[in-house]
Amino acid sequence: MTTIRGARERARTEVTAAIKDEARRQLAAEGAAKLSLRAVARELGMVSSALYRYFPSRDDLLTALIVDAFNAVGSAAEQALATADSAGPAGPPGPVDRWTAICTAVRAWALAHPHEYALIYGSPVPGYIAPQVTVAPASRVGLALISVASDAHHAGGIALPTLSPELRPEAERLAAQFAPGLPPEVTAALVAAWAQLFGLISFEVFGQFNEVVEARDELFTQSVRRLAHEVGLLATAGPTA
Amino acid sequence: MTTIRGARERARTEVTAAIKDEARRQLAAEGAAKLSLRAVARELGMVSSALYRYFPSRDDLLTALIVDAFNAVGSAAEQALATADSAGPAGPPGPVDRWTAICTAVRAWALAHPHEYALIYGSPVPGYIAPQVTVAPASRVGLALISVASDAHHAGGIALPTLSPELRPEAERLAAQFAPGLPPEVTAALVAAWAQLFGLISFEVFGQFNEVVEARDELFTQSVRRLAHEVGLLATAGPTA
DNA sequence: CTCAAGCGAGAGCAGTGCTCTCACAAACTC
DNA sequence: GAGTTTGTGAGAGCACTGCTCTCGCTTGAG
Repeated sequence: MTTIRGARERARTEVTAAIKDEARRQLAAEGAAKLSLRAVARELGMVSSALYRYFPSRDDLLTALIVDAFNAVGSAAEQALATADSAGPAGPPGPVDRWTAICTAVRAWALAHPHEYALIYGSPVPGYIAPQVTVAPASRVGLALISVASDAHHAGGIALPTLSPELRPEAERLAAQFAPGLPPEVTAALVAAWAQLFGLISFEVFGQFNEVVEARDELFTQSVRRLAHEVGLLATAGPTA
Repeated sequence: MTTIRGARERARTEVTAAIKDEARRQLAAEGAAKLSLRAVARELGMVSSALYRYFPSRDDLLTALIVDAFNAVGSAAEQALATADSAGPAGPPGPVDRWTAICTAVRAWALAHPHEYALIYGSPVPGYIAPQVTVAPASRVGLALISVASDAHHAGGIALPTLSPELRPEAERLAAQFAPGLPPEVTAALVAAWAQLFGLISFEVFGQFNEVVEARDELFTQSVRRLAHEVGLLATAGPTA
Protein backbone atom coordinates (compact mmCIF):
# COMPACT_ATOMS: atom_id res chain seq x y z
CA MET A 1 0.00 0.00 0.00
CA THR A 2 2.40 2.67 1.18
CA THR A 3 5.18 1.78 -1.21
CA ILE A 4 7.58 4.68 -1.56
CA ARG A 5 6.98 5.93 -5.05
CA GLY A 6 9.80 8.41 -5.13
CA ALA A 7 10.99 11.57 -3.50
CA ARG A 8 8.47 13.71 -5.30
CA GLU A 9 5.40 11.88 -4.06
CA ARG A 10 6.83 11.71 -0.60
CA ALA A 11 7.43 15.44 -0.60
CA ARG A 12 3.92 15.97 -1.84
CA THR A 13 2.27 14.05 0.98
CA GLU A 14 4.54 15.77 3.48
CA VAL A 15 3.69 19.24 2.22
CA THR A 16 0.00 18.34 2.11
CA ALA A 17 0.14 17.23 5.71
CA ALA A 18 2.04 20.36 6.71
CA ILE A 19 -0.58 22.55 5.06
CA LYS A 20 -3.38 20.76 6.84
CA ASP A 21 -1.55 20.98 10.15
CA GLU A 22 -0.97 24.69 9.82
CA ALA A 23 -4.56 25.18 8.66
CA ARG A 24 -5.77 23.28 11.69
CA ARG A 25 -3.64 25.49 13.89
CA GLN A 26 -5.22 28.61 12.41
CA LEU A 27 -8.62 26.99 12.70
CA ALA A 28 -8.11 26.47 16.41
CA ALA A 29 -6.75 29.97 16.83
CA GLU A 30 -9.21 32.01 14.82
CA GLY A 31 -11.98 29.82 13.46
CA ALA A 32 -12.96 28.73 10.00
CA ALA A 33 -14.07 32.17 8.85
CA LYS A 34 -10.57 33.60 9.31
CA LEU A 35 -8.75 30.69 7.75
CA SER A 36 -6.59 32.35 5.11
CA LEU A 37 -4.67 30.55 2.41
CA ARG A 38 -2.17 33.37 2.27
CA ALA A 39 -1.57 33.19 6.01
CA VAL A 40 -1.05 29.44 5.83
CA ALA A 41 1.41 29.88 2.98
CA ARG A 42 3.19 32.69 4.80
CA GLU A 43 3.59 30.57 7.91
CA LEU A 44 4.95 27.71 5.82
CA GLY A 45 7.43 29.95 4.03
CA MET A 46 5.91 29.49 0.64
CA VAL A 47 4.03 31.77 -1.68
CA SER A 48 0.26 31.69 -1.76
CA SER A 49 -0.07 30.49 -5.32
CA ALA A 50 1.97 27.40 -4.50
CA LEU A 51 -0.79 26.19 -2.19
CA TYR A 52 -3.09 25.76 -5.15
CA ARG A 53 -0.88 22.90 -6.33
CA TYR A 54 -2.12 20.98 -3.31
CA PHE A 55 -5.66 22.22 -2.82
CA PRO A 56 -7.56 23.57 -5.82
CA SER A 57 -9.44 26.04 -3.65
CA ARG A 58 -10.03 27.16 -0.12
CA ASP A 59 -13.16 25.06 0.01
CA ASP A 60 -11.17 21.96 -0.86
CA LEU A 61 -8.87 22.64 2.06
CA LEU A 62 -11.94 23.00 4.25
CA THR A 63 -13.31 19.74 2.92
CA ALA A 64 -10.10 17.97 3.85
CA LEU A 65 -10.30 19.42 7.35
CA ILE A 66 -13.95 18.43 7.62
CA VAL A 67 -13.21 14.85 6.66
CA ASP A 68 -10.37 14.74 9.18
CA ALA A 69 -12.62 16.16 11.89
CA PHE A 70 -15.38 13.65 11.22
CA ASN A 71 -12.83 10.86 11.33
CA ALA A 72 -11.35 12.20 14.54
CA VAL A 73 -14.64 12.35 16.40
CA GLY A 74 -15.73 9.06 14.88
CA SER A 75 -12.61 7.19 15.95
CA ALA A 76 -12.83 8.83 19.38
CA ALA A 77 -16.30 7.37 19.72
CA GLU A 78 -15.25 3.96 18.47
CA GLN A 79 -12.20 3.81 20.71
CA ALA A 80 -14.23 4.87 23.73
CA LEU A 81 -16.62 2.03 23.07
CA ALA A 82 -13.75 -0.41 22.61
CA THR A 83 -12.00 0.53 25.83
CA ALA A 84 -15.29 0.47 27.71
CA ASP A 85 -15.75 -3.08 26.50
CA SER A 86 -12.20 -4.23 27.21
CA ALA A 87 -11.41 -2.60 30.54
CA GLY A 88 -14.21 -4.24 32.43
CA PRO A 89 -13.12 -5.13 35.95
CA ALA A 90 -16.62 -6.22 36.85
CA GLY A 91 -17.64 -8.05 33.73
CA PRO A 92 -18.84 -6.59 30.41
CA PRO A 93 -20.47 -3.17 30.65
CA GLY A 94 -24.23 -2.77 30.25
CA PRO A 95 -25.78 -1.02 27.24
CA VAL A 96 -26.30 2.21 29.15
CA ASP A 97 -22.64 2.37 30.09
CA ARG A 98 -21.57 1.61 26.54
CA TRP A 99 -23.91 4.35 25.29
CA THR A 100 -22.59 6.77 27.87
CA ALA A 101 -19.01 5.98 26.93
CA ILE A 102 -19.62 7.03 23.35
CA CYS A 103 -21.51 10.19 24.27
CA THR A 104 -18.90 11.25 26.79
CA ALA A 105 -16.10 10.71 24.30
CA VAL A 106 -17.85 12.79 21.65
CA ARG A 107 -18.44 15.58 24.13
CA ALA A 108 -14.83 15.49 25.30
CA TRP A 109 -13.57 15.69 21.74
CA ALA A 110 -15.91 18.57 21.00
CA LEU A 111 -14.78 20.55 24.03
CA ALA A 112 -11.14 19.90 23.16
CA HIS A 113 -11.58 20.92 19.51
CA PRO A 114 -14.36 23.51 19.49
CA HIS A 115 -13.52 25.01 16.11
CA GLU A 116 -13.28 21.66 14.38
CA TYR A 117 -16.55 20.71 16.03
CA ALA A 118 -18.11 23.94 14.76
CA LEU A 119 -16.86 23.04 11.31
CA ILE A 120 -18.83 19.81 11.19
CA TYR A 121 -21.79 20.40 13.50
CA GLY A 122 -22.22 24.18 13.35
CA SER A 123 -23.67 26.44 10.72
CA PRO A 124 -22.92 25.12 7.27
CA VAL A 125 -20.73 27.28 5.05
CA PRO A 126 -23.11 29.18 2.71
CA GLY A 127 -22.15 28.12 -0.77
CA TYR A 128 -20.50 24.95 0.43
CA ILE A 129 -22.09 21.61 -0.36
CA ALA A 130 -20.60 18.65 1.44
CA PRO A 131 -19.09 16.31 -1.14
CA GLN A 132 -19.81 12.60 -1.10
CA VAL A 133 -16.50 11.74 0.56
CA THR A 134 -17.72 13.25 3.82
CA VAL A 135 -20.76 11.04 4.34
CA ALA A 136 -18.91 7.89 5.39
CA PRO A 137 -16.75 9.62 8.03
CA ALA A 138 -19.76 11.64 9.14
CA SER A 139 -21.78 8.57 9.96
CA ARG A 140 -19.25 6.85 12.21
CA VAL A 141 -20.65 8.25 15.47
CA GLY A 142 -24.18 7.35 14.45
CA LEU A 143 -23.10 3.84 13.52
CA ALA A 144 -21.42 3.40 16.88
CA LEU A 145 -24.62 4.39 18.63
CA ILE A 146 -26.58 2.00 16.44
CA SER A 147 -24.21 -0.82 17.26
CA VAL A 148 -24.82 -0.34 20.97
CA ALA A 149 -28.56 -0.55 20.47
CA SER A 150 -28.15 -3.48 18.11
CA ASP A 151 -25.98 -5.46 20.52
CA ALA A 152 -28.39 -4.74 23.34
CA HIS A 153 -31.29 -5.86 21.22
CA HIS A 154 -29.68 -9.14 20.28
CA ALA A 155 -28.87 -9.73 23.92
CA GLY A 156 -32.46 -9.04 24.85
CA GLY A 157 -31.48 -6.01 26.86
CA ILE A 158 -33.77 -3.50 25.27
CA ALA A 159 -37.26 -2.25 26.08
CA LEU A 160 -39.27 -1.06 23.11
CA PRO A 161 -40.03 2.67 23.31
CA THR A 162 -43.47 3.85 22.34
CA LEU A 163 -43.93 4.82 18.72
CA SER A 164 -46.72 7.02 17.44
CA PRO A 165 -48.63 5.63 14.45
CA GLU A 166 -47.71 8.68 12.36
CA LEU A 167 -44.04 7.97 12.80
CA ARG A 168 -44.17 4.22 12.24
CA PRO A 169 -43.64 4.20 8.44
CA GLU A 170 -40.61 6.43 8.79
CA ALA A 171 -39.27 4.30 11.62
CA GLU A 172 -39.60 1.19 9.51
CA ARG A 173 -37.80 2.87 6.64
CA LEU A 174 -35.00 3.95 8.97
CA ALA A 175 -34.71 0.46 10.40
CA ALA A 176 -34.50 -1.08 6.96
CA GLN A 177 -31.93 1.41 5.72
CA PHE A 178 -29.57 1.79 8.65
CA ALA A 179 -30.16 -0.93 11.20
CA PRO A 180 -31.53 -4.14 9.75
CA GLY A 181 -32.81 -6.30 12.53
CA LEU A 182 -33.52 -3.45 14.90
CA PRO A 183 -37.16 -2.78 15.78
CA PRO A 184 -38.55 0.42 14.26
CA GLU A 185 -39.44 1.70 17.72
CA VAL A 186 -35.74 1.75 18.53
CA THR A 187 -34.49 3.31 15.33
CA ALA A 188 -36.89 6.22 15.56
CA ALA A 189 -35.90 6.90 19.15
CA LEU A 190 -32.26 6.47 18.18
CA VAL A 191 -32.34 9.15 15.51
CA ALA A 192 -34.07 11.56 17.85
CA ALA A 193 -31.58 10.83 20.63
CA TRP A 194 -28.73 11.31 18.17
CA ALA A 195 -29.90 14.84 17.34
CA GLN A 196 -30.62 15.67 20.95
CA LEU A 197 -27.19 14.49 22.04
CA PHE A 198 -25.58 16.98 19.70
CA GLY A 199 -27.96 19.63 20.94
CA LEU A 200 -26.54 19.23 24.41
CA ILE A 201 -22.96 19.31 23.13
CA SER A 202 -23.53 22.24 20.78
CA PHE A 203 -25.11 24.39 23.46
CA GLU A 204 -22.10 23.81 25.65
CA VAL A 205 -19.46 24.27 22.95
CA PHE A 206 -21.16 27.27 21.38
CA GLY A 207 -21.56 29.08 24.68
CA GLN A 208 -25.32 28.94 25.04
CA PHE A 209 -24.84 27.57 28.55
CA ASN A 210 -22.66 30.51 29.55
CA GLU A 211 -24.06 32.27 32.59
CA VAL A 212 -26.79 29.64 32.74
CA VAL A 213 -25.46 26.17 33.46
CA GLU A 214 -22.49 25.62 35.75
CA ALA A 215 -22.36 21.89 36.51
CA ARG A 216 -22.17 20.81 32.90
CA ASP A 217 -20.61 17.42 33.50
CA GLU A 218 -23.45 16.42 35.76
CA LEU A 219 -26.16 17.78 33.49
CA PHE A 220 -24.65 15.99 30.53
CA THR A 221 -24.32 12.70 32.33
CA GLN A 222 -27.89 12.72 33.57
CA SER A 223 -29.21 13.77 30.15
CA VAL A 224 -27.27 11.08 28.34
CA ARG A 225 -28.55 8.38 30.65
CA ARG A 226 -32.06 9.65 30.04
CA LEU A 227 -31.47 9.49 26.31
CA ALA A 228 -30.27 5.91 26.68
CA HIS A 229 -33.45 5.16 28.56
CA GLU A 230 -35.52 6.76 25.81
CA VAL A 231 -33.87 4.54 23.24
CA GLY A 232 -34.84 1.55 25.36
CA LEU A 233 -31.42 0.58 26.70
CA LEU A 234 -31.43 -1.10 30.07
CA ALA A 235 -28.72 -0.57 32.64
CA THR A 236 -28.43 -4.29 33.29
CA ALA A 237 -27.26 -7.05 30.97
CA GLY A 238 -23.95 -6.96 29.18
CA PRO A 239 -23.78 -6.83 25.38
CA THR A 240 -23.23 -10.56 24.98
CA ALA A 241 -24.46 -11.85 28.31
CA MET B 1 -41.47 58.14 23.61
CA THR B 2 -41.42 58.34 19.84
CA THR B 3 -41.63 62.11 19.60
CA ILE B 4 -40.40 63.27 16.23
CA ARG B 5 -37.17 65.06 16.97
CA GLY B 6 -36.59 66.48 13.54
CA ALA B 7 -35.94 65.50 9.97
CA ARG B 8 -32.38 64.49 10.73
CA GLU B 9 -33.20 61.85 13.30
CA ARG B 10 -36.05 60.55 11.23
CA ALA B 11 -33.78 60.14 8.22
CA ARG B 12 -31.25 58.39 10.40
CA THR B 13 -33.66 55.77 11.65
CA GLU B 14 -34.95 55.26 8.13
CA VAL B 15 -31.50 54.72 6.69
CA THR B 16 -30.59 52.44 9.58
CA ALA B 17 -33.66 50.33 8.89
CA ALA B 18 -32.89 50.23 5.18
CA ILE B 19 -29.37 49.02 5.88
CA LYS B 20 -30.62 46.28 8.16
CA ASP B 21 -33.25 45.24 5.63
CA GLU B 22 -30.74 44.98 2.83
CA ALA B 23 -28.29 43.18 5.11
CA ARG B 24 -31.01 40.70 6.04
CA ARG B 25 -31.69 40.15 2.36
CA GLN B 26 -28.04 39.34 1.72
CA LEU B 27 -28.01 37.17 4.82
CA ALA B 28 -30.88 35.11 3.50
CA ALA B 29 -29.31 34.91 0.08
CA GLU B 30 -25.70 34.11 0.90
CA GLY B 31 -25.24 33.65 4.63
CA ALA B 32 -23.43 35.61 7.29
CA ALA B 33 -19.96 34.85 5.99
CA LYS B 34 -20.64 36.59 2.69
CA LEU B 35 -22.33 39.62 4.19
CA SER B 36 -20.39 42.51 2.69
CA LEU B 37 -20.68 46.12 3.78
CA ARG B 38 -19.65 47.27 0.36
CA ALA B 39 -22.32 45.17 -1.29
CA VAL B 40 -24.97 46.53 1.06
CA ALA B 41 -23.84 50.08 0.34
CA ARG B 42 -23.78 49.40 -3.39
CA GLU B 43 -27.31 48.07 -3.33
CA LEU B 44 -28.47 51.09 -1.38
CA GLY B 45 -26.79 53.51 -3.77
CA MET B 46 -24.39 54.89 -1.24
CA VAL B 47 -20.66 54.66 -0.80
CA SER B 48 -19.23 52.11 1.60
CA SER B 49 -17.71 54.60 3.98
CA ALA B 50 -21.10 56.16 4.58
CA LEU B 51 -22.29 52.95 6.21
CA TYR B 52 -19.83 53.48 9.02
CA ARG B 53 -21.89 56.47 10.12
CA TYR B 54 -24.61 54.03 11.07
CA PHE B 55 -22.69 50.95 12.17
CA PRO B 56 -19.15 51.39 13.51
CA SER B 57 -18.09 48.02 12.12
CA ARG B 58 -19.33 44.94 10.37
CA ASP B 59 -19.62 43.20 13.71
CA ASP B 60 -21.96 45.90 14.97
CA LEU B 61 -24.21 45.32 12.00
CA LEU B 62 -24.15 41.62 12.79
CA THR B 63 -24.98 42.34 16.41
CA ALA B 64 -28.03 44.32 15.33
CA LEU B 65 -29.13 41.44 13.11
CA ILE B 66 -28.54 38.98 15.93
CA VAL B 67 -30.68 40.98 18.34
CA ASP B 68 -33.41 41.22 15.72
CA ALA B 69 -33.25 37.48 15.11
CA PHE B 70 -33.49 36.63 18.80
CA ASN B 71 -36.44 38.94 19.12
CA ALA B 72 -38.10 37.44 16.07
CA VAL B 73 -37.85 33.86 17.30
CA GLY B 74 -38.73 34.95 20.82
CA SER B 75 -41.87 36.74 19.79
CA ALA B 76 -42.80 33.87 17.50
CA ALA B 77 -42.65 31.58 20.53
CA GLU B 78 -44.61 33.97 22.72
CA GLN B 79 -47.29 34.54 20.11
CA ALA B 80 -47.64 30.83 19.48
CA LEU B 81 -48.23 30.33 23.18
CA ALA B 82 -50.75 33.16 23.28
CA THR B 83 -52.78 31.91 20.33
CA ALA B 84 -52.70 28.38 21.70
CA ASP B 85 -54.18 29.75 24.91
CA SER B 86 -56.77 31.95 23.25
CA ALA B 87 -58.05 29.81 20.40
CA GLY B 88 -59.23 26.94 22.54
CA PRO B 89 -62.43 25.45 21.16
CA ALA B 90 -62.35 22.72 23.76
CA GLY B 91 -61.27 24.63 26.82
CA PRO B 92 -57.77 25.76 27.78
CA PRO B 93 -54.95 23.66 26.33
CA GLY B 94 -52.96 21.28 28.51
CA PRO B 95 -49.31 21.88 29.38
CA VAL B 96 -48.08 19.45 26.76
CA ASP B 97 -49.99 21.26 24.03
CA ARG B 98 -48.72 24.61 25.22
CA TRP B 99 -45.17 23.24 25.23
CA THR B 100 -45.63 21.79 21.78
CA ALA B 101 -47.00 25.09 20.47
CA ILE B 102 -43.82 26.90 21.45
CA CYS B 103 -41.49 24.24 20.09
CA THR B 104 -43.35 24.01 16.81
CA ALA B 105 -43.27 27.78 16.38
CA VAL B 106 -39.54 27.92 17.02
CA ARG B 107 -38.94 25.15 14.51
CA ALA B 108 -41.14 26.82 11.92
CA TRP B 109 -39.31 30.10 12.34
CA ALA B 110 -35.95 28.35 12.05
CA LEU B 111 -36.93 26.55 8.86
CA ALA B 112 -38.26 29.80 7.40
CA HIS B 113 -35.14 31.79 8.32
CA PRO B 114 -32.28 29.30 8.23
CA HIS B 115 -29.50 31.85 7.94
CA GLU B 116 -30.80 33.99 10.76
CA TYR B 117 -31.18 30.84 12.81
CA ALA B 118 -27.59 29.90 12.02
CA LEU B 119 -26.55 33.35 13.15
CA ILE B 120 -27.91 32.84 16.65
CA TYR B 121 -27.78 29.09 17.20
CA GLY B 122 -24.95 28.02 14.92
CA SER B 123 -21.22 28.31 15.25
CA PRO B 124 -20.29 31.50 17.02
CA VAL B 125 -18.31 34.05 15.00
CA PRO B 126 -14.64 33.57 16.03
CA GLY B 127 -13.56 36.88 17.48
CA TYR B 128 -17.10 37.93 18.20
CA ILE B 129 -18.27 38.15 21.79
CA ALA B 130 -21.99 38.62 22.25
CA PRO B 131 -22.56 41.99 23.89
CA GLN B 132 -24.84 42.34 26.88
CA VAL B 133 -27.73 43.68 24.80
CA THR B 134 -28.25 40.24 23.31
CA VAL B 135 -28.90 38.31 26.52
CA ALA B 136 -32.42 39.60 27.13
CA PRO B 137 -33.71 38.85 23.61
CA ALA B 138 -31.84 35.55 23.66
CA SER B 139 -33.65 34.31 26.73
CA ARG B 140 -37.20 34.88 25.53
CA VAL B 141 -37.71 31.36 24.20
CA GLY B 142 -36.32 29.87 27.37
CA LEU B 143 -38.56 32.07 29.49
CA ALA B 144 -41.60 31.01 27.48
CA LEU B 145 -40.76 27.36 28.13
CA ILE B 146 -40.25 28.11 31.81
CA SER B 147 -43.61 29.83 32.01
CA VAL B 148 -45.34 26.73 30.65
CA ALA B 149 -43.71 24.57 33.31
CA SER B 150 -44.41 27.15 35.96
CA ASP B 151 -48.10 27.45 35.08
CA ALA B 152 -48.41 23.68 35.03
CA HIS B 153 -46.71 23.42 38.39
CA HIS B 154 -49.01 25.95 40.02
CA ALA B 155 -51.98 24.12 38.58
CA GLY B 156 -50.69 20.87 39.97
CA GLY B 157 -50.25 19.42 36.52
CA ILE B 158 -46.64 18.37 36.78
CA ALA B 159 -44.91 15.15 37.75
CA LEU B 160 -41.47 15.56 39.27
CA PRO B 161 -38.76 14.04 37.09
CA THR B 162 -36.01 12.07 38.75
CA LEU B 163 -32.94 14.06 39.71
CA SER B 164 -29.55 12.50 40.39
CA PRO B 165 -27.91 13.60 43.64
CA GLU B 166 -24.88 14.97 41.76
CA LEU B 167 -27.08 17.34 39.81
CA ARG B 168 -29.25 18.50 42.71
CA PRO B 169 -27.13 21.50 43.80
CA GLU B 170 -27.01 22.81 40.26
CA ALA B 171 -30.72 22.25 39.86
CA GLU B 172 -31.44 24.23 43.00
CA ARG B 173 -29.21 27.04 41.79
CA LEU B 174 -31.00 27.09 38.44
CA ALA B 175 -34.38 27.12 40.15
CA ALA B 176 -33.38 30.01 42.38
CA GLN B 177 -31.93 32.03 39.52
CA PHE B 178 -34.41 31.52 36.72
CA ALA B 179 -37.60 29.98 38.02
CA PRO B 180 -38.36 30.82 41.62
CA GLY B 181 -41.05 28.52 42.88
CA LEU B 182 -40.30 25.73 40.44
CA PRO B 183 -38.95 22.48 41.89
CA PRO B 184 -35.28 21.83 41.09
CA GLU B 185 -36.20 18.53 39.48
CA VAL B 186 -38.12 20.48 36.86
CA THR B 187 -35.56 23.20 36.20
CA ALA B 188 -32.78 20.68 35.58
CA ALA B 189 -34.93 18.73 33.17
CA LEU B 190 -36.05 21.97 31.58
CA VAL B 191 -32.55 23.14 30.76
CA ALA B 192 -31.67 19.79 29.28
CA ALA B 193 -34.85 19.73 27.23
CA TRP B 194 -34.13 23.26 26.05
CA ALA B 195 -30.76 22.21 24.63
CA GLN B 196 -32.15 19.02 23.15
CA LEU B 197 -34.97 20.89 21.44
CA PHE B 198 -32.46 23.02 19.60
CA GLY B 199 -30.47 19.92 18.77
CA LEU B 200 -33.46 18.58 16.88
CA ILE B 201 -34.00 21.89 15.10
CA SER B 202 -30.34 22.43 14.29
CA PHE B 203 -29.90 18.99 12.78
CA GLU B 204 -32.85 19.67 10.51
CA VAL B 205 -31.88 23.22 9.56
CA PHE B 206 -28.21 22.46 9.11
CA GLY B 207 -28.86 19.47 6.88
CA GLN B 208 -27.69 16.69 9.16
CA PHE B 209 -30.99 14.91 8.51
CA ASN B 210 -30.46 15.02 4.76
CA GLU B 211 -30.59 11.53 3.28
CA VAL B 212 -31.40 10.19 6.72
CA VAL B 213 -34.72 11.41 8.03
CA GLU B 214 -37.67 11.98 5.73
CA ALA B 215 -40.73 12.42 7.95
CA ARG B 216 -39.33 15.31 9.92
CA ASP B 217 -42.63 16.75 11.07
CA GLU B 218 -43.59 13.48 12.69
CA LEU B 219 -40.20 12.88 14.26
CA PHE B 220 -40.17 16.39 15.67
CA THR B 221 -43.67 16.14 17.09
CA GLN B 222 -43.00 12.84 18.80
CA SER B 223 -39.67 14.05 20.18
CA VAL B 224 -41.15 17.27 21.52
CA ARG B 225 -43.92 15.42 23.30
CA ARG B 226 -41.29 13.16 24.81
CA LEU B 227 -39.34 16.18 25.96
CA ALA B 228 -42.47 17.58 27.57
CA HIS B 229 -42.89 14.27 29.35
CA GLU B 230 -39.29 14.41 30.53
CA VAL B 231 -39.87 17.83 32.02
CA GLY B 232 -42.83 16.41 33.89
CA LEU B 233 -45.65 18.04 31.96
CA LEU B 234 -48.88 16.08 31.86
CA ALA B 235 -51.19 16.05 28.88
CA THR B 236 -54.22 16.65 31.04
CA ALA B 237 -55.13 19.71 33.10
CA GLY B 238 -55.24 23.19 31.63
CA PRO B 239 -52.89 25.92 32.84
CA THR B 240 -55.35 27.47 35.23
CA ALA B 241 -57.81 24.63 35.67
C1' DC C 1 19.78 11.56 -22.43
C1' DT C 2 15.48 13.78 -23.43
C1' DC C 3 11.43 15.76 -22.45
C1' DA C 4 7.03 16.16 -20.37
C1' DA C 5 5.19 16.81 -15.90
C1' DG C 6 5.33 18.87 -11.39
C1' DC C 7 6.53 22.69 -8.82
C1' DG C 8 7.50 27.51 -6.71
C1' DA C 9 7.85 32.47 -7.60
C1' DG C 10 5.87 36.58 -8.95
C1' DA C 11 2.62 39.74 -10.95
C1' DG C 12 -1.91 40.88 -11.29
C1' DC C 13 -7.25 41.13 -10.84
C1' DA C 14 -11.30 41.94 -8.32
C1' DG C 15 -12.97 42.07 -4.10
C1' DT C 16 -13.01 42.97 1.22
C1' DG C 17 -13.15 45.89 6.02
C1' DC C 18 -11.74 50.01 7.60
C1' DT C 19 -9.59 54.94 8.12
C1' DC C 20 -8.94 59.48 6.89
C1' DT C 21 -9.85 63.93 4.89
C1' DC C 22 -12.79 67.13 2.61
C1' DA C 23 -16.92 69.56 1.28
C1' DC C 24 -21.76 70.36 1.91
C1' DA C 25 -26.14 70.94 4.27
C1' DA C 26 -29.14 70.76 8.08
C1' DA C 27 -29.94 72.28 12.75
C1' DC C 28 -29.16 74.96 16.65
C1' DT C 29 -27.51 79.51 18.97
C1' DC C 30 -27.15 84.24 19.46
C1' DG D 1 -31.25 86.44 9.98
C1' DA D 2 -26.16 85.53 10.54
C1' DG D 3 -22.85 82.46 12.30
C1' DT D 4 -21.47 78.23 14.23
C1' DT D 5 -21.79 73.49 15.36
C1' DT D 6 -22.80 68.94 13.96
C1' DG D 7 -24.08 65.22 11.08
C1' DT D 8 -23.44 63.29 6.60
C1' DG D 9 -21.76 61.46 1.97
C1' DA D 10 -17.95 61.14 -1.31
C1' DG D 11 -13.52 59.75 -2.46
C1' DA D 12 -8.85 58.14 -1.93
C1' DG D 13 -6.13 54.97 0.19
C1' DC D 14 -4.20 50.91 3.14
C1' DA D 15 -3.66 46.22 4.07
C1' DC D 16 -5.76 42.35 3.36
C1' DT D 17 -8.27 38.24 0.83
C1' DG D 18 -9.10 34.16 -2.95
C1' DC D 19 -7.75 33.11 -7.25
C1' DT D 20 -5.47 33.04 -12.14
C1' DC D 21 -1.81 33.20 -15.21
C1' DT D 22 2.82 32.98 -16.89
C1' DC D 23 7.53 32.05 -16.33
C1' DG D 24 11.45 29.42 -15.34
C1' DC D 25 13.60 25.53 -12.62
C1' DT D 26 13.78 20.70 -11.05
C1' DT D 27 12.68 16.01 -11.17
C1' DG D 28 11.76 11.52 -12.62
C1' DA D 29 10.04 8.42 -16.27
C1' DG D 30 10.74 6.73 -20.97
